[in-house]
Amino acid sequence: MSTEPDALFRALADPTRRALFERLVAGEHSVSALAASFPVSQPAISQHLATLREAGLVSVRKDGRNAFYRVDPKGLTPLVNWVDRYRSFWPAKLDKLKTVLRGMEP
Amino acid sequence: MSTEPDALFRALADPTRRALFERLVAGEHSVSALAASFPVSQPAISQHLATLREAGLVSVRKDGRNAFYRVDPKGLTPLVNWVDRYRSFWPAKLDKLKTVLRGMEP
DNA sequence: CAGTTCCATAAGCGATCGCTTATTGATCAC
DNA sequence: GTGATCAATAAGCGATCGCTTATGGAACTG
Repeated sequence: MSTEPDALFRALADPTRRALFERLVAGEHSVSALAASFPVSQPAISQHLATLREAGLVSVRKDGRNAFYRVDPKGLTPLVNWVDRYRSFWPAKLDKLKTVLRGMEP
Repeated sequence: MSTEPDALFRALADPTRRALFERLVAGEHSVSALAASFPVSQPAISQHLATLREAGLVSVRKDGRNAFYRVDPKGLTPLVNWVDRYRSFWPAKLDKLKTVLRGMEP
């Protein structure tokens, strides 16, 4: 259960990979669709997606010759756990976060 | 106010820098004290601390020939804000976090 | 079937990273 | 003053990174 944030931080350190991740948050996309909307080549996209997948941030669904990537819901939890250890050092955002959490409370 | 997580993610991508940060969470330390407890040279420590400082994660207090580094309380907020945008994708940790937050509530 | 599209992998290139040793400036101890 | 200690910077080296083009396998299209 030891949070393993190393691959996670390395995966998120690249702005293109973060943008890919943010794009996939909106829903699954094929590699070609992603490659069409990013200013890098298709192999670059595939390599970034492989890095994100190895970090546990995304998962793949193969359908015919297409590969659809989506966000893995559990992918960010090691990062959340890591940040959580230093919660006392970001008190400025606590109120906002508490408000948000209270809003989703039954 | 635009969350600027780029330097932050890059700074945290290195395990030695994360270990330095975690060490500084316990309290301020001089460069020589940090260099004594890490298996790298003093210049390497200074370089890592410079990266952490440029990312806003730590601050320096100079006293004579010593330089004492400490965690900057606001340093992690861009990371928290970034993660916060994808809150719906880590529901597994919400309960735990809510419990923690409720515990610090008056 | 041939031709095309989708995706992953390989190979290589320049840039960056993390580290080292060497050095310098500044401060303290004597 | 001299010598020692602290910390930052410079220079350089191997490893890794992000990207490219080239290629190959698999699957749809006609």
